[in-house]
Amino acid sequence: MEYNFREIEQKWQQQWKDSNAYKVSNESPKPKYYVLDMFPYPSGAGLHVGHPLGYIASDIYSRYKRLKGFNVLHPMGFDSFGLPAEQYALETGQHPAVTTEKNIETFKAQLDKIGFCYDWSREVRTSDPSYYKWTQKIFLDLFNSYFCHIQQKARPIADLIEKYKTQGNKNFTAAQWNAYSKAEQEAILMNRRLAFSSFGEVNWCEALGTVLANDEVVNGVSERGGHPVVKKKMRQWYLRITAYADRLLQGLETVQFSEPMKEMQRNWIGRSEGAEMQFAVGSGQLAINVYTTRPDTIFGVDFLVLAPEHTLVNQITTDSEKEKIEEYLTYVKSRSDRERMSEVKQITGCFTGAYATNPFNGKPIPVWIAEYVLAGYGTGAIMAVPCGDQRDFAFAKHFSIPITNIIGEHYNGEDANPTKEATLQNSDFLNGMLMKDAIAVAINKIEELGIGKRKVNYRMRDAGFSRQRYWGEPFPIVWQDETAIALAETDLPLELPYAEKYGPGPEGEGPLANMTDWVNFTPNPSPKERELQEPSEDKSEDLQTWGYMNSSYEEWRKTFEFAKQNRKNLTEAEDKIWQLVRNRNINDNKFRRQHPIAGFIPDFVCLERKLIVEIDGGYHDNEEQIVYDKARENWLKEFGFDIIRFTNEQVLNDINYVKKTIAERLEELAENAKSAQAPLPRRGGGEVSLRRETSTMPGYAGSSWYFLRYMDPTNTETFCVRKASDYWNQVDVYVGGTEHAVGHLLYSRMWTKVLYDLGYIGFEEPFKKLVNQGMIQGSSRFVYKLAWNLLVGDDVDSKKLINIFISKNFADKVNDGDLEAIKFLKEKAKEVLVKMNLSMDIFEISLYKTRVDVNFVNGNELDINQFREWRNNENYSAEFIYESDSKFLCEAEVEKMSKSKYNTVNPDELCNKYGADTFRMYEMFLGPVEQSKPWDTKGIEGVHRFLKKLWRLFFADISAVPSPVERGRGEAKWVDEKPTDAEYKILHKTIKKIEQDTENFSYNTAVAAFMISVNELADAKCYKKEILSAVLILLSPYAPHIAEELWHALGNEGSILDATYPTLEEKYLVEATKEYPVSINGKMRSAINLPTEATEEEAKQAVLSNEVILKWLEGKELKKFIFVKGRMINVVI
RNA sequence: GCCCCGGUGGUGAAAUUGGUAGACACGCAGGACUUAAAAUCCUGUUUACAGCAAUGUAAGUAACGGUUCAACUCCGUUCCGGGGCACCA
Repeated sequence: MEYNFREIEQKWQQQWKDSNAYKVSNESPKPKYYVLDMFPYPSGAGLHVGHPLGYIASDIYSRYKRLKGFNVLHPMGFDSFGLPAEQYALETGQHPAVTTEKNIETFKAQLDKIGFCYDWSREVRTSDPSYYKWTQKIFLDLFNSYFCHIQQKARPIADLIEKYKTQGNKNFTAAQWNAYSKAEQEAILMNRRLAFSSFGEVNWCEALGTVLANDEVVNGVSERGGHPVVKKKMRQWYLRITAYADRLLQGLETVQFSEPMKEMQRNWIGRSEGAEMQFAVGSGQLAINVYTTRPDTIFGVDFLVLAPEHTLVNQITTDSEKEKIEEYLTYVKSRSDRERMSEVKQITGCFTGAYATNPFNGKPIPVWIAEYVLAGYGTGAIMAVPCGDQRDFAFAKHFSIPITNIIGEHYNGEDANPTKEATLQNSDFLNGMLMKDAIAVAINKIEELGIGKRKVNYRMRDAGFSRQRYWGEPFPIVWQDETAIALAETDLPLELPYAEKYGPGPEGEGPLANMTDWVNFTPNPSPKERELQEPSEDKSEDLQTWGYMNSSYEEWRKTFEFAKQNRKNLTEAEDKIWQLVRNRNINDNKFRRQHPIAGFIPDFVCLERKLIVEIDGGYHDNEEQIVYDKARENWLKEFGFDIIRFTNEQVLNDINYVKKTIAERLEELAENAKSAQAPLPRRGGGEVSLRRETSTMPGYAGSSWYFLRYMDPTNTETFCVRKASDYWNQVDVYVGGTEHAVGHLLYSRMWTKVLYDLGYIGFEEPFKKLVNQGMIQGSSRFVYKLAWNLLVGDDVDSKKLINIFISKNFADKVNDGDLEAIKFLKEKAKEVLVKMNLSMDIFEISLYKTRVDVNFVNGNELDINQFREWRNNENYSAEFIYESDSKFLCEAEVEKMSKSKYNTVNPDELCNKYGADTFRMYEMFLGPVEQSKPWDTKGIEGVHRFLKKLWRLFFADISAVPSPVERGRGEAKWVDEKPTDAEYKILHKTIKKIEQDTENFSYNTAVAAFMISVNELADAKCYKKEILSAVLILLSPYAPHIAEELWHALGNEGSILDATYPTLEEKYLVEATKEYPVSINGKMRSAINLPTEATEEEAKQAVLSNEVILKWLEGKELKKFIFVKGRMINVVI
């Protein structure tokens, strides 16, 4: 029997699928374990070998934990909103929803091929309305919350409003607050909301009419097209992540992230302590507020620098400098933040003509602007101390600004010295103090003088949360002039409207702005909006305002609350009716669902025909409900509404009857004069102009909370029921790349903290442990093609490629100017010339480097035949110049893996060729999970050989059996005998190593351990069932298919997925002796065998009687004898 | 520029975290089986020098310097590669 991996893998994948082997329950007596991968963006290029690296690692861990007796949650989903799909839509006109769906199908098929143990019933897709409904809902929670500085947590904004109403705050009294207009109040509240709107700068490209990402801007122009890009202020949404800065820092102490990862987050948050202080400018009406972490250097301030965007720039610039400043501002506008910070060689800046005054010694200080000061950090203004700060120093030198030395000999005039250890000089009251001690003294003085205060500052800025794009979550926000109004939760999901065109909207708005029907929206007067509007004393106005209400506000409120309490989520029957009537399905009559009328919320209503359709759920049997229903019916009838009631059973059993009834009644009503149209909800453009928010949420919105949705993926009442999140709790192991170190990980940590504060979940950190997988880079291959310049008459023709390819080493010679090689190629080229019947001469030959598909290359050797056939036989008739050993070699370079570089390797092909088990183990064998490395397929044979060798422990190798008769029988090799101690030792050594390595995610060494183990078992000719079964269990997380197959071949019951992990028994591993390496002066010279329990004295005696050592000791004196028990011996002479 | 990571044979890498540098593989070379190929198995494989050989000596973990009985591992400086730097995901 042969190792037929294709058959085996297909069989078990099907079987696992059919038996729901990977389905996980939220209820189990076992302890829980949550293993999560960072979900992929389903790109059009499909899965490449880089994706599975982390997935395989987490899959192995999940399977391992399952064997160890845990109830393991291991889900997968798709981060399916994003720019590439939109870009693709722009180019091809295909709707992102369509391409995304297609890509996801491809991804899933590819993932399944590798045999992952995902519970697909829990799949999430961020672009699915049933998912982003909850992203929007959480956004509303953020919008409706503020950060309470006293409790250091998020609280409902209603609490703050209540406080303002009754107590006011330090800026206004309660009476003042209450007198503010709605818009004024909202503007104030906006300063506290966790999701808030404000103006911010974006990269604006006029020519493309769109906003660009930083990496789409290169040297001040757009990457595509090279059009100029400038900064533009736009209304943007933000998340107030800075409010959580301290808690995000503290939280790092409670999680198991790698130290560098924590360091990166700390640096990103960039907490610093210092002081903010004012420098009066000119005659003293204006003051520049600077932030500094080094107030001790205040007497070394030689100039101030403002960010070019600083609001004071215009006001302080003197007339004589106006022109230069304007010029400089134009220049800066074209520069990205990154460029501004990175180019250190190029020092730019401009003097404003203004002078500020040093508040301590009255010294006038010139005020400059320069691009190296960023508006977004601190106050956007710095005090420059050239003797202590390198950038200030370079600036001072460049513009010949005199430098004050306050640190004496610590400053050498050549470089700045940022020390805190120097003793201050030229520093008035700080003279003689150590700088680090002077910091506090200076701050105290600043506060005492009232010119500033102690201040904690963060480098981190509030997170920009809007994108001028189409393919993202729409904001559940409408604008009434400058006031943002949140939609009601009942209006969610606010679905992304279908787009025909994806181009940018006017004024840099997103594509949604082009959909005027959608943008100028009809306010379904939601209860939420009603709540926002205070009722007036004048009841007649109420009538107008509320449209359908003729009772008092209080009465409306009461009935509304009751209705709200009784409102249920869509039942099956309701859904059936909704599908029946929606979209003007019945004779073009528009129905609305749960549209409030006079405080009541009927199930379905057609306002144009004044027809209400109700379903009687079980709760209608309730006595109180019956009374309520009656009252409601009477009331609504008074308004001229007609009501049809169906029972649940009617709807579920006879939908045709329901349809017929509704259709008939509608027809009757159409003829009936009395059923004049009910007032429709107000439209925009009238008295109240409402406009939807047209930007969408960024990619990280959906990914900030997806780990919660997996716990309770189909819940329609809430994003994740508390019971589920309490059970699964934190993600125990989160696997993903370092490229998300600061973005995604910080955002999801913040969201988790907010949800915790608001009481939705019971834990504050989403990820208990983080494992970083390295990046698999592409290893691109290049070939050299010959090119010539011909002489046409006396002129040199332009360079043309000819169909001759040159192997790498030969090409290197040519490039190094090897005359022989060049001559050889010239001859070759002449032959071609002759063949082409050209009478011209060759002026010059050269080599042209071009990409080849890495899949045609084994190591560096090109498969000529595949290459010839590539791209429609493009190189079919090409000639090849080989190496001396008749191989054709390619040049290699490491780059990012990408389709356009022809360096992607598709896992499907490898799975087809070698099987998923081989592929899984090979990816792990490649190196440590967390290490980045270029992909290389060439070692995969070795792993495949290992699995075949494993197979031969179970079945005889038929190729070794000469006669067909013998092949037919006796293939199985295993025996049911008691293993020897030596065999147990092999097993338990393996158990120990595999368990350790699996726990530590050291999978490359685990694979090596399996190889060693199988080699040893083969050498020992051990075919004992007991040993083999245990090895299979150990192996099953790594190579599940072959393990399951052989597990059953051995006759074991049940799936190996649920087998019991073998227990390590140390007794088999005990050694009687240990071979100690003996070094002399740290260099290994010999080895001696000692009993494991040997003491230092015994060791010394043994060493001193060792021949080799004695030879080394000859004539020398033993200075020291070092004995590390169980490790080594070192003799110092 | 700033923050983080990495650099070990021809190649991917290993090294119990300061204790025998190169496990396990790939590749290569030689051999066995075979008419042959594939498959499989065996032997060798850091470099230099010496030796028929077992082996020995020296050097060696990007470069230089330091700490230590002992450094791939810790510290300092430099070089090179990768990731991130807020609208790629």
